[in-house]
Amino acid sequence: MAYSPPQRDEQAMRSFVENMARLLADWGFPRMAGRVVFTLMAADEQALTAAELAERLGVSPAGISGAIRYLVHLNMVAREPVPGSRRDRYRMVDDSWYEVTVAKMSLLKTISDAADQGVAAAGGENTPAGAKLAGMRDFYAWVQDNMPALLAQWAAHKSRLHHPPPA
Amino acid sequence: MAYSPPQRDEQAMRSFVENMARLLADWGFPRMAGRVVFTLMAADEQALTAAELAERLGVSPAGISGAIRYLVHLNMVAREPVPGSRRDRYRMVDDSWYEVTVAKMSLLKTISDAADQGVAAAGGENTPAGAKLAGMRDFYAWVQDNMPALLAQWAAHKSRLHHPPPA
DNA sequence: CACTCATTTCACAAGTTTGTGAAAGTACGA
DNA sequence: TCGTACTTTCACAAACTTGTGAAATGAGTG
Repeated sequence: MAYSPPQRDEQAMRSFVENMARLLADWGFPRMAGRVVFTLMAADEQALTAAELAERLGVSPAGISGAIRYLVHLNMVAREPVPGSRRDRYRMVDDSWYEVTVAKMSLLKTISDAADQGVAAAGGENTPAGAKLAGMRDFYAWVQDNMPALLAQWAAHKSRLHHPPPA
Repeated sequence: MAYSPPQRDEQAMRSFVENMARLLADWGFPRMAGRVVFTLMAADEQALTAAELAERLGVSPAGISGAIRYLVHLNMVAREPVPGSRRDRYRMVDDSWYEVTVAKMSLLKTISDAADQGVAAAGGENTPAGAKLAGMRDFYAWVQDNMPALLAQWAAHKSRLHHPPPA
């Protein structure tokens, strides 16, 4: 049996990109933005031009343009002007997964705040409706408050992997 | 200045329900299901019939039916047959917010697994693309692994409020 | 100064989601 | 067994999303 080195499987990559785009769509991402993100993630190059993205995905440059605008706005993708060329190149922002996740978590705060307005509308926590809504509010407020500590642990965990403590 | 007791504000409640339904829609809930959930949460009664839901929301009974089916399937709402009547009543399942949030978090595992497939398609962690995808996979796997502990803390926190330890 | 080519903008077509009205289904009460 | 009242199912209409082609924009280059 011959040794077979790890090798890039373009076809698997295509369906991977498509799968991920669908998952991200559940998180509220526009479909095309998801595709662009994972084409960048899946590229061995560190940055790609809009034309390269369009070609690899087999979609029109128009779609890429809109997706890029969205992603740059979210600070997930950085635009890198190439000196001496009209092509810009685009690359994933470092730690953007971390950031996006944190941002998504902040939705919990929004929910908690909205629930609090419901408590007020219900006439306070002593009404049956108010009590139910207050329970919901407290849960999400608590999760939101404790999430930063969890993510800080991740940062610690990661740096421990890179800089193991002396035995 | 006269004392004014807390009082239910129906108009504020209506916009609260609509707001929340929109927020839940971002989490992938069908719009109508969100409305039903918050109409139940906002009710001083513990359970409502389909007809009551339709009337309070000013929507057709048909819409309620579909939403209820969805919510019962998700185990967020329980169907309570009323003896001696053909009306069923529907109530929120206790702790369903907690459960729904846990379920949503399991999406992180899905993402992590998908990322791992991307690593394979890229030809392993030693390729540039594979390394990027592996970083993403590890982050979501870690968050997923540590989430249960966080939510367990909530359970502890809540029971502490209800049964304060002796001084 | 005009030419070239990557990118962006715009209007539209195709596909999907969402809520309704009408009709069928179901179980109680007389 | 029939009538009544609630609920569910179904097919469709309206609204929204998404991606495309074609034209406009803008930055280098001869």
